[in-house]
Amino acid sequence: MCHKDNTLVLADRRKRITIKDVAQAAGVSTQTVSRVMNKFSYVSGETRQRVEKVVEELGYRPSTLARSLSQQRSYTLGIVTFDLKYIGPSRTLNGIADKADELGYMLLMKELDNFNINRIDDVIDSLLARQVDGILWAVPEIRDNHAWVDERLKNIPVPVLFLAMQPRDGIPSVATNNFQGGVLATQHLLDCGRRNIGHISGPQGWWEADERKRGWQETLNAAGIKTSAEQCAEGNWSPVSGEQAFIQLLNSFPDMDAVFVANDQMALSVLREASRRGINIPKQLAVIGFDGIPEAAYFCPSLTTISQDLQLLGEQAVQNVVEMIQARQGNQSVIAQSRFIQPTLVVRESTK
Amino acid sequence: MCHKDNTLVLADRRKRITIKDVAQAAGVSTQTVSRVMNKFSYVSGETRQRVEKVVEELGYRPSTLARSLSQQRSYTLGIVTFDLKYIGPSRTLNGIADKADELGYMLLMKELDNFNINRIDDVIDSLLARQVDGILWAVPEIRDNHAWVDERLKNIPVPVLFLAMQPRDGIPSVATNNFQGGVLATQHLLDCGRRNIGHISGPQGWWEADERKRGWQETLNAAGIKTSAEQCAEGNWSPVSGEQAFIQLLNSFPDMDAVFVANDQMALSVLREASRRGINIPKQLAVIGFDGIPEAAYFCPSLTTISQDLQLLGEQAVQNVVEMIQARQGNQSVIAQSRFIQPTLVVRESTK
DNA sequence: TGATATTATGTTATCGATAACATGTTAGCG
DNA sequence: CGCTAACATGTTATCGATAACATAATATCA
Repeated sequence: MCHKDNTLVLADRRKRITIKDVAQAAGVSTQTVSRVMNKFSYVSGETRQRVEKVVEELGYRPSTLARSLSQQRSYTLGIVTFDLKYIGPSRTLNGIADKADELGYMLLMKELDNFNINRIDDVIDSLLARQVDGILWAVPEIRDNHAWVDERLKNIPVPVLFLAMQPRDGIPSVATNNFQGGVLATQHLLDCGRRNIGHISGPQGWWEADERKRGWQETLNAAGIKTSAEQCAEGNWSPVSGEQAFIQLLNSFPDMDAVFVANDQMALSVLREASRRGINIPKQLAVIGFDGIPEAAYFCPSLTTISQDLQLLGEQAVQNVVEMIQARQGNQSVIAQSRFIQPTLVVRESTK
Repeated sequence: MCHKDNTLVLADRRKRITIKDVAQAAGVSTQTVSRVMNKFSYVSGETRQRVEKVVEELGYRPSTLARSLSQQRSYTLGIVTFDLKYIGPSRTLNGIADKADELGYMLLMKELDNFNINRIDDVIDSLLARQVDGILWAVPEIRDNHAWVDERLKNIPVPVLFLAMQPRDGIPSVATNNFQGGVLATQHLLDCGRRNIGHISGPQGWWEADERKRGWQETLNAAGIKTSAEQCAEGNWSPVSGEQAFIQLLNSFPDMDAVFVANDQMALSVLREASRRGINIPKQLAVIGFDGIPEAAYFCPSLTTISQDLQLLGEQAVQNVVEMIQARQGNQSVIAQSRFIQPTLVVRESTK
């Protein structure tokens, strides 16, 4: 008899409770329920209460999926990342997640593991097929792996924002000012009285690595110091590559009295190899890193570094793309902006 | 006149190309287009080709969103993480992302930043509202923050798999065997001939921390060595807390000749503080960490550690939850399993 | 007091796909 | 040759919501 008893309905959890169930139970139309749920338009206090009571009793939760379909809007951001196993991208992701949450968006994540151009289309399509309102492209720029942008971007019907990409006209992006970071690092070493400043770079062709290197080079040149190939060695961000690059540099640039290492992980192995060889840091060799990982303060000696705020980077990215979404919503013209985030110098023992 | 010309249609990228557009252009019903897209059921070769050609020309991509609604299935996994800014969770996430991609699932991510119980319902509801097919709960178990499971879990209509949770009957989970890791670490120190083995633990009440500590304690007891409160200090995983705990331990347990530190980051600051105080490692004090972060090999001295395969953990988690989804799909009964992943000992200089 | 605005609610169409059912054609077989 | 199975395609209902439009009851104002 009490087939429609609420407790029984609740017990049947396999079946989703829809707006229709609520409408029926409250004796109103689905439209009225929708109005109550969205706190919008006219509903009498009495009806509202009745509906709200039923919603509560049945434990009704609207299907965002259905809403997305009918509104052509999902309140979801697509985010394409690269190699989360490194700490950098995941700090950025943290900022993205925080801000997205704050602004009421969810994240649909896709990891890109290689540079296959075909896959880029697939990834974008799979996000669009799920109606994302915007896309964050958090894949580092390496050689021409962003070349597709010129062709493809204009066919993507939602805003796309790029992280850690070289600023381009008409394309919105957010990045740490890596060049500036390279300048800061090198200038600091100069200020410490060093003149023979080497560099261990990230992989050539990787935009961020190239920018850091350029900062090093131009700062030295501006100070009237010539730079040559022997004063720079290339790593691939990993500790082991840093060790190799350092050994190479010791041979090719024996007068070196300071070295700017393109990330903290490689700098760590420089510190270690130096200690092994009895090179005193900072007396004989000053070392500065890049990134500002929390461990750097506990290396021995503690590592001077250029700290980049990746959390903020992620937050800014979300903020910007959401603004673009809203602008588009209101049919306003969207002005593509490229934003730089300034890194900061953190002085510790390795350059004292 | 050529209002329906393909190039024109393509140029109008604001409007989504739907299955209807394709059906009309190919002169078939939408159902036939659906059949072609899903390589299912009977379609004549001629019709198939015609439709495929139109699909290609118009650049049609089916809306996964609409499909999800009609199929009541989204091929999306909800994943709830905690504090991505630490490297651990993000290595797990990497494994999750890889496996999900391999199995054709996308990830809908939600970060949980505090232990607010109310928010747990919100988070789950927001995932369910988007029709996720399963949920991965990658939030560490701290005190009773998983207590909701008993009440709420049975009302969640999709499989939920827990990561790094204490195994419970009837609840599927995947975790590193932290107890076993603690045993491995402590046994290794015993094997090195140490008898006065201290411990720097993670935060009390944090399941993983407690398990590691238990491994330490029980191994010592089994070896006939008594443990007391003075032989253990508590940290909160961070380098700075590790330093404080170490200093405390040096005072409370002056005879200490070895220390098992509950993670590599805290072990790092132990190494540093020891070097500062002129304590020779490993001669006077052997140190072993936990986690196996890549930098550990480059600490000085390089750090012996218990390595856990978080990538694998993530992969296993996805594998399991997808199996549960498929079982449910086929109306098979789902057997909840708890799986442990064994950590391994990596010997380096700090315990030689 | 009648015209208009405001409030309150319902009805129908739509978002973009698939499921279930219906129908017609061809092929194979006894 | 007629019956059935396999093939090929179309029609209608449905997923769960919102948009657009329609309607009716009040309230307000000249």
